[in-house]
Amino acid sequence: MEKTSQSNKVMPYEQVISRARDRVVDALARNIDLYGITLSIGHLYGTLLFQDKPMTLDQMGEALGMSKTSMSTGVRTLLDLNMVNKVWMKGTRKDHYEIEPDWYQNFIDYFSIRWRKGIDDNTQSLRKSLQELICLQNKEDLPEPLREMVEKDIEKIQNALEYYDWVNRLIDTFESHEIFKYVPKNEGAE
Amino acid sequence: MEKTSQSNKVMPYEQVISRARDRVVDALARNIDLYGITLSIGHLYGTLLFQDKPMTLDQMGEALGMSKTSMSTGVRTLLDLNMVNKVWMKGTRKDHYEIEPDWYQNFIDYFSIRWRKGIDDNTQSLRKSLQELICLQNKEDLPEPLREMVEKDIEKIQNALEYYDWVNRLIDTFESHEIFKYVPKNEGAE
DNA sequence: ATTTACGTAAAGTTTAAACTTTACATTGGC
DNA sequence: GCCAATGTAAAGTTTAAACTTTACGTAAAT
Repeated sequence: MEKTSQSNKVMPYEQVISRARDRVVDALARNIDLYGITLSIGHLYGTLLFQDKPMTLDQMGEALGMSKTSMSTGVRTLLDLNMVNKVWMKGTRKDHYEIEPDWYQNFIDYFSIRWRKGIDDNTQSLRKSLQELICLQNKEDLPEPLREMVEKDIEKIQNALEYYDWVNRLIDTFESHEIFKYVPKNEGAE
Repeated sequence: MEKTSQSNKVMPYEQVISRARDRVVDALARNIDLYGITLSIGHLYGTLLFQDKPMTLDQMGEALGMSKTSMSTGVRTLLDLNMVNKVWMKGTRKDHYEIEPDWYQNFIDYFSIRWRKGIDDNTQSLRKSLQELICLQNKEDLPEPLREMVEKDIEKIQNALEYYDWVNRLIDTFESHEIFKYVPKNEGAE
């Protein structure tokens, strides 16, 4: 029986807790790339999650064994996604950060911030190209094979614009919380 | 007036088309990281988008100036997300790939595949830790400060499980296309 | 006003991801 | 059966991302 497997040894209560936490934090960090966040920033997020008090950069650095600068940039990333909040604490000059506990809102914010931005960028390019192609379509002397290409491209672009419009409207229902009318929050959750 | 700005020169029709396409492909590639896909694979996707015929690995490699192996792994990634389809063509041994044109389904598949997997992984870890903590909670001799920690952790975990259950149900409405009842597909799309 | 502490920018280093080259296993054609 | 062609694994290289160290601007405290 190796020393990592302590199933039939009595484990100190503190250790049970810390192992239970670590398992959750590791899983969280492994999958947080869905939010476009890196593994180690995910660990930072997990660390903050089980810390009941707001933490300073120094405390985070110590907890993760990483530099203060890394904590600074990491916390900035989480801040940009509204996954942590900056809290002011009297009696000290240090910045303090705590987790944003509303995971539903995290989800919504992620789409409001990241997806909305990507969609806007794509939509802008699509519109510009669409305009140029329509302009081309109106040329009398456009050779037939090219005309066919242009028409196909226009259809594809309109297709894409339609899709992005849909995603935008979907995100609207997130932001307005209308989505919870269709998919209610709690229902036999464990 | 530098040579990139040809606004008042007459531009060949072919060039207008290819520029319009390139703009769209670049935007697409820039933002495809939302799907957890890398920039250059995004370019591959865009290339396939405006190619009306299914392409071989060699054709892709030539079009992007990259190695065949890169195309192989890139196309595999897109295949895993159902963003491209493998099509069989008679008269040749080469594999051919074409884009999956249904962007709505792409969106749905992305969540079915990537998010579902992440959620399952997290849920499993959460359940395991939850069980251990509940077990700990039942110990008579658990010191008070630890008991308080355990209770807080349990609450957080239950909170998370509830959230993941919600996301799962949300993805259910995607997969069943029920979402289109709430957010209809086309509505004043351009 | 000066000093000290804090957060972050800049530069430098390390680590990991992306990509290429080479080699190999598999499958279809003769 | 053998040969040629195709797709991918393995190893090697390059490029980019993550992280650290150092240095600096800013603002609170004395």
